[in-house]
Amino acid sequence: MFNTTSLLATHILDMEKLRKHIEEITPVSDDEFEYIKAFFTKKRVRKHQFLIQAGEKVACEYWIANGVFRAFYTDETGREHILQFALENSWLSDYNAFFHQTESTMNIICMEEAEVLSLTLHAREKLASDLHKMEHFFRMKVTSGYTAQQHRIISLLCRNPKERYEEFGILFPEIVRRIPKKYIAEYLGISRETLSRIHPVQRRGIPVKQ
Amino acid sequence: MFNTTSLLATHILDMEKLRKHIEEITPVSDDEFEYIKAFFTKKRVRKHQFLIQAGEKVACEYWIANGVFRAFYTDETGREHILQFALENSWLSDYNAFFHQTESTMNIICMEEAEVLSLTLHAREKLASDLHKMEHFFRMKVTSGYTAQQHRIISLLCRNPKERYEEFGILFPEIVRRIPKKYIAEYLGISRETLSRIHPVQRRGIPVKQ
DNA sequence: TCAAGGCTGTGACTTTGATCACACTTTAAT
DNA sequence: ATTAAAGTGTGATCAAAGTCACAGCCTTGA
Repeated sequence: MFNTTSLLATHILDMEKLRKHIEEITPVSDDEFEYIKAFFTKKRVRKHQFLIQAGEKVACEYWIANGVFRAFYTDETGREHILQFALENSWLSDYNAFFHQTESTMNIICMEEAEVLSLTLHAREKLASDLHKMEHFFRMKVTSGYTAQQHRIISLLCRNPKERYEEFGILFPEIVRRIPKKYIAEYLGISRETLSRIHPVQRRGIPVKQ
Repeated sequence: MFNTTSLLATHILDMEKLRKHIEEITPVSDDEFEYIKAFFTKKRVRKHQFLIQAGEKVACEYWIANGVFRAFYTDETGREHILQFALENSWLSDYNAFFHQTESTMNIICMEEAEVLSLTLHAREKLASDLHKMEHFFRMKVTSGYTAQQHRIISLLCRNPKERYEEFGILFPEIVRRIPKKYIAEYLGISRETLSRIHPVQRRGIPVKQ
């Protein structure tokens, strides 16, 4: 493994996947995509490895071809608070630090072996200014991030732990399946004990035993 | 008041202000601005008037030339939760409903007599697609909204009421001055009684009596 | 394959902030 | 100018969720 051939092969596959991802927003010609591709750099990340570490300059944002990450903030008392879980096809960085080219205040850690494509701020802004459609693409992406965060703020303001957990389960069933509950507690802003005491409403049929 | 001359006069002033606002992000030529202007419609809003009402279609977003608004969500139990205070030079709408052209889930109410410039979704997208620099402008705006919301999420996850209120006072002294505390409590996700029991740290010198 | 570490559940106790109640003050509207 | 409505402060009580402690289970990696 990790020989040139396989790396090249997955590289091509990832790039195709990125193209599909972009084309969910805007079509791109073959020539345009050849141009776009060149701005990205592939990176392989292993479990437990940091993608971004608090205190270090944030040079890139990342598009996840596959794998799982969590982005979290560590407060003064040492508690961790999760800002984002990122699965394949999502974008991720400490955007505040990235856009201002400053040191990260958050950590991003790989939770399942991953492949990502990285983009420097310079590359991103060049891409956006050279290709109007990429500017549009990035605008659409940040817009949906904005509305998703707004939703999360409403949830934090209006709902109790049980309601938040249930809503989370409906919105992100995949994450509930793949990620340890203690991290979900950190995302929802509740203690892992409280989350552990929330028991799902029993739906029709016999409980599933495996 | 409200005669043609004064309306026209303030209209011109507001448009000049909008131009300055846009030029904080990107320069625009006279011709370009003439083109941009035409997409906006001026609206005068009085205190207590709804700009957007839950359950109604959201046709526009608004740029505030002057005045103050609050955007809030009313939960099932009737409690109100504030999403945003908007002062002059800010943009505001129920963006989720606006982008999806659906009914609002939130209310936006005028708190101080205001003048706003409205933009339909169609106008906004046309502006963005006709002028690359306006696409850029909108991207920059939503990006800073995104990072601001991220900051608020961290604050809700990590900080207790006292810390949140103090941070709010540092970030938005203007709002603390102009807006009743009970609304600030609704923004911070705490009860007005708890907020009222938070007393500012006494800084050097004799307490100010007026 | 077995030891160590991470994850989860649950009981006992504590703390924080919500709620309720009421008085007082300021603001706005006629 | 006066009356109603909105906003604020504060005490008493309560409940929800946090914290601490510990036991049992899974993973995982040497």
